[in-house]
Amino acid sequence: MNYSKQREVVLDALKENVIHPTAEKLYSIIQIEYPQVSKATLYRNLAQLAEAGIIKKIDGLEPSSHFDHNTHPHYHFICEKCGRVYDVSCDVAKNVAEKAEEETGFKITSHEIVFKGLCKDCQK
Amino acid sequence: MNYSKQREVVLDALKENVIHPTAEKLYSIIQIEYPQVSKATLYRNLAQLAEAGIIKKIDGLEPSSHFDHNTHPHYHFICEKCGRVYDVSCDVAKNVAEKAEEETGFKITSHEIVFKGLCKDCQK
DNA sequence: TTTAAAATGAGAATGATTATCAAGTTGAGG
DNA sequence: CCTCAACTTGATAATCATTCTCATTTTAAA
Repeated sequence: MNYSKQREVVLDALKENVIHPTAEKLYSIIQIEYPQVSKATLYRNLAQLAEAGIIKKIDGLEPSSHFDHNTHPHYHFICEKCGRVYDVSCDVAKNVAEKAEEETGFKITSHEIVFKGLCKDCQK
Repeated sequence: MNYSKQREVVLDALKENVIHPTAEKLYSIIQIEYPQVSKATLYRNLAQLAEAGIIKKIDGLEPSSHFDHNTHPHYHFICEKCGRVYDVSCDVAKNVAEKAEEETGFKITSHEIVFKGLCKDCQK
């Protein structure tokens, strides 16, 4: 990855805004001081920085939502090779919500765990 | 919620396809037998069914991704009132990935937990 | 029945993100 | 310090998922 002023600006903006901004939010922040930085450059750099492990992209099953007829509480696993979505029993993380409530003092009404990796078929 | 044939079709299609389909996937499945069901109706019904708790929408922080300069492993909490995103220490779910690997036999390379509820400020 | 609320289809509109491409920048090797 | 290929950029078009609009149709309670 070569140096570029724009990438530096993007990374600095993210460092200075610990509020987990969206790309759009970040764009408007950057625009104030560096109006010449284009949206394409911003998205490109966010992707590159995330790819390099310098920043982290927080998301679920984007870009599109998945639907589930099973409303019993359970988690999900997405295979990064075949893209299939599997169910994971909620036994793997007992009392997470309770522990998180304790730790944070927030009122937790729901939570979601998404695992990613290789399913059995794709490990072969 | 009044009865409608289209909603019945959507729900049946979801029941018969335990593969956690996306809305688009579901649309193409439904099109085969019920080509008159429009995309708007599908999306509307998915939202309504999810709202009523009959089905479940699986997603993260949609519709837009958030970015985080902190790459240390940690989870997130989104306040449903103010929309702010907070960090949650990974202590709340020790060894989840290991337990999930054991249970599923899948190779897990990453996972993400998103809690939702009310933050301290918004509980007041 | 009557009728108001709920639901629909078709397509336009939106929002987030990615792709395209010509032009400018970077940096390793000579 | 040149050169040149690889890397980046800005501007904008394109795409993808989803939501909105609105005129028409259906549902169900009185």
